Amino acid sequence: MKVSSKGEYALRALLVLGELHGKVVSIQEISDKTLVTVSYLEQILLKLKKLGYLESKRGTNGGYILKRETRDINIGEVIRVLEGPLSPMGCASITKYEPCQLEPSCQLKPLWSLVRDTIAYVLDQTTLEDLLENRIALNKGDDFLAFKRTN
Amino acid sequence: MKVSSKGEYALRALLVLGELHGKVVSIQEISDKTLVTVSYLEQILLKLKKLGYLESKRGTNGGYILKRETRDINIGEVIRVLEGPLSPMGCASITKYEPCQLEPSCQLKPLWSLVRDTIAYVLDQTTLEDLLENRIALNKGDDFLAFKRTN
DNA sequence: AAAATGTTGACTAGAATACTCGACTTTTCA
DNA sequence: TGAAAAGTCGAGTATTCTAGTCAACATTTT
Ligand code: FES
Ligand code: FES
Repeated sequence: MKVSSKGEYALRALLVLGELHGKVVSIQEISDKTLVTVSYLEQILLKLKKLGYLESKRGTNGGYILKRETRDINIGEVIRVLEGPLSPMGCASITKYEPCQLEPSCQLKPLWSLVRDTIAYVLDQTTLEDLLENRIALNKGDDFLAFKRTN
Repeated sequence: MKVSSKGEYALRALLVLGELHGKVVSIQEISDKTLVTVSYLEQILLKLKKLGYLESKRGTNGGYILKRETRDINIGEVIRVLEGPLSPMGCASITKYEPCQLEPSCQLKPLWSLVRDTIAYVLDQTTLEDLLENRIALNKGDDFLAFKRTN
């Protein structure tokens, strides 16, 4: 159930860029602050740019800059685009459903669906702004969290 | 965020054995019902035996039999032993914590912890009996689920 | 004794992950 | 105007993980 390095590093980079919102930050500087190598970041940042999260500026004093508002960057979305569906099992995925042999009578699927829903609930509800302000879902409801299944 | 085939297959096998609780079931029969190859099941069932979930009987008419009560088999536990911690990140794992470079000032850790907690809450609360009776956490509270952080 | 099972350990093919690297393009600024 | 400082792009690679296989062996039943 691990999250991959790409997703993790993308979030680290977004945090750096969010903190310096409005400023152009070079890959090198992001690398220093995230402890991710420059060459790996190249890949990740370029992808984030193509997905519309960042803008870039070339040449001397160039770098990346956050394009959207931090409150409009959804963590679930970022993780999904960088490493695929949140569901622990293809058959329970909403964004990328894949059939399963035993599906008609499967007694596990409801569990996977529930797991998917809970993860999606947490991540889709969290924005970059929330992370920057150390305001995660947990604290929103006073160490108490409730949710409804949305489908 | 996928769950591996080993965890999945182990649960399939436990469901078969739970359904036939008290009966000795051969690997072959489990294979037929789970669509997992006999040789792969060998590995998995043996592990489940060593972990105390199953007993085995050798020779003709031998096979596996569920040792514990279905209500005492915890799904979170099964997944953890078969494929490691539930946490999406080592630094947020309670069962197998691993330090993280950026940890002191990390703004992601609270998120990973929350994700871990929600997954753990769902899985640790579900038993084999729940699965057999199609009674997953979701239904326990009328499509509404609430939880507290336990640590 | 033969047949039907579980037991054990080693082994392997393939996929995925986590990167690296070199050549190129654009921009700045001395 | 040219060198240096960036980002861009496409490929390549090393390592790890996954998902399984398999053969030889041990035990039990009939
Ligand atoms: S696990 Fe996919 S349908 Fe059962
Ligand atoms: S992700 Fe582990 S401490 Fe930040």
